[in-house]
Amino acid sequence: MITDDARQPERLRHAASWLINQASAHSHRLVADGFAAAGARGYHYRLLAALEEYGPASQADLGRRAAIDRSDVVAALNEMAEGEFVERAPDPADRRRNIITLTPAGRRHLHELDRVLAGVQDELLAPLSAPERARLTELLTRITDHHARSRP
Amino acid sequence: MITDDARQPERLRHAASWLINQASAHSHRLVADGFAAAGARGYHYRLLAALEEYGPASQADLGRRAAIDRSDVVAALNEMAEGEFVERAPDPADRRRNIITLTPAGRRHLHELDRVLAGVQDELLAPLSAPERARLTELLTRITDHHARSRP
DNA sequence: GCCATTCATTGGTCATGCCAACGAGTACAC
DNA sequence: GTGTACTCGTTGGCATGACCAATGAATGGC
Repeated sequence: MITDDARQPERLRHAASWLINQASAHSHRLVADGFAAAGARGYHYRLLAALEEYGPASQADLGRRAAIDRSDVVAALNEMAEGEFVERAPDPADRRRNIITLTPAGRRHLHELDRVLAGVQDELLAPLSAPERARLTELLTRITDHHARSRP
Repeated sequence: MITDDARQPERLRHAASWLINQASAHSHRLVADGFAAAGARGYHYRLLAALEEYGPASQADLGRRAAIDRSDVVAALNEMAEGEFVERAPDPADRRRNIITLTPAGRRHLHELDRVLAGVQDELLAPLSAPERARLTELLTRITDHHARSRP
């Protein structure tokens, strides 16, 4: 993000899509930096979180829960299997599937990333009070829910 | 975005950074599709908007106003110069610089993109009332301003 | 006159979100 | 049962956005 001193065009400053993108870019930079320091990236966190909350699952299920394309799940799991954060085992009941399991190391890794994310969150939302944060969360939830429902 | 029926992990559903990213992804998809149909992409719109609001400028200035890296400004201007939306002329007063000017075709193109963006905006914010949209804009503005100021 | 800085440009990198196609496997209809 | 439609993992590709480093030309401050 290169903002410097110059003011942005007015039409951009008031466009919600621009603001959301700007906020997302800030957020993304903070998260990516924090995760990179821990040797991870966004996809890893999402997959680990889905694994801890729902237990072992197939790659396709993981992708659906973490909102990641099947093909990208493969790559992320390869990376995480190298660090022994997850285990891939064939599903005896359905030989198309792999069952992915979180290892203890993976759980520790996830909790580390949880801490990173909490710190980033605080930094990102620094200018907002607690009620304002809640309001923002609520508005954004309405938007994402609306668009998630309206998509196959 | 692959959301389908599956619920996302709770820690994601309540994290502001996740929500912002989700909203940004929706917004980005809508905007990119709309712009692509008009033969443009985000960088083009930002540069055209900066040009119309502030008049002819050097590429470096454009980059600062549109928050785009200098090197990416080059590529985007190349693409737009092909469509004759902008003109590159050397600055006689400073021979390092190019002066970029919006052509009439560029202005028409910009206004077309304005209409596209307005439509997308409406779709994106569909679930929110007018006061809610204003509130969201205000909160996001506070966040982006905060982080823009805190960066060199 | 020198030195730091700015400018446009080239040429990379990375993450994210997609899509298409493949072979293997499964499920359902008939 | 057989065939058709679907699912799964995987490979490989693409576009966008946001960066970074380095280079040569030009400028400006000192």
